[in-house]
Amino acid sequence: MQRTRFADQPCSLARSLDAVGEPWSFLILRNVFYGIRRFDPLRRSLGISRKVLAERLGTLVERGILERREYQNRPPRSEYRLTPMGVDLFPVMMTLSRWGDRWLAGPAGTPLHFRHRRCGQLSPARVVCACGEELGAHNVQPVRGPGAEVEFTQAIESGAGRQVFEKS
Amino acid sequence: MQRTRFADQPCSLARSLDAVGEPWSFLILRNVFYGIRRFDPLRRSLGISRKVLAERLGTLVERGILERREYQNRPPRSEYRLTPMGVDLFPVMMTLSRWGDRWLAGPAGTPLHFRHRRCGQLSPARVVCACGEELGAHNVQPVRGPGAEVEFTQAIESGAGRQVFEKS
DNA sequence: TTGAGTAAGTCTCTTTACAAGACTAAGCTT
DNA sequence: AAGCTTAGTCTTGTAAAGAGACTTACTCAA
Repeated sequence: MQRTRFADQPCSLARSLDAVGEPWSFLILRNVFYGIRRFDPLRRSLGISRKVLAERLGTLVERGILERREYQNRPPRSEYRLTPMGVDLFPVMMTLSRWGDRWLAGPAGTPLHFRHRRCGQLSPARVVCACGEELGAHNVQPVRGPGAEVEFTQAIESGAGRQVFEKS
Repeated sequence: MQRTRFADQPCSLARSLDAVGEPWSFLILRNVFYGIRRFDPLRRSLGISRKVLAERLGTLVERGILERREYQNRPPRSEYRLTPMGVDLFPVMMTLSRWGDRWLAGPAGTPLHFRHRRCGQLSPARVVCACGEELGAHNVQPVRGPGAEVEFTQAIESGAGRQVFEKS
């Protein structure tokens, strides 16, 4: 049997994982963010097999996250660039990276900071509400939206769901 | 050969992916966040095979993201709760979910909102700097931190890296 | 006290996906 | 013409996912 598709679930997290959750996808995107946009430099910098890199680049293009551009045609050579959809993944990568900084960095410390160009701070990215307050599991509640499906959310809303986000 | 380990890379994104990037891990954590904490309810709500669920719960416990607690001992029954490390993943899940809302929701709209309890807003989580400004690929620059390894960051800093975060 | 039910797994089998590396194609360089 | 570079495709062996049967240990109803 093939790997379960998450894309059909009425849950944006599941759909996102289906789009970029395969092994390597995030690391490929990381390197494209860092300016490595061509097949061989990507392969060398990642240590990924040619086959898997070709597959991943293909599906990321197919899904509209990367765009393939020919930068010369004799011989045909192409590079991969982020679409707006791909660029919009950067904040996600910053928060995931920030989590790793906090919990997995070890004694050597953070390998890589992100500097905000305008203010110059090496501040950790924070996830906040429009009101400015930091958001976390303790002060957030899931609410059914227009695209919800009843069967899916009822597990959350009934029974076990009553204890949603209760402090553990 | 087994799947490539990302945990040894001097990159918090790679390490994070190694910790929670396997298929199902995020969806299991999502349901635990929603209050579904026991084996069978998790299995039913996810449609995951028993084998894979047992494996994932085991590694998430091993890595300190979930904690297994016996809530009775005759017969022994246990549930899985988030550790502080696990709770801290929630902002990551919100931003990834938010990306899916924006790019993958389709005409039906957002399946699930998150409401900030204090101010009541259904605001999308924003990723911001300490100075309050929103962070994205366009206004952020990677900077080597104390835990960096030269070989790893030189690809970023030289050659291709000169065009880091250039608008595509 | 037998039989059904439940919770939490373990085990087996089949299919799929990943890793490594050989091979290919098209043009460029010396 | 031989060798190099870029961008792949193809082949082969291993590891992991999916489906579902089986196990263990206890509860409850008849």
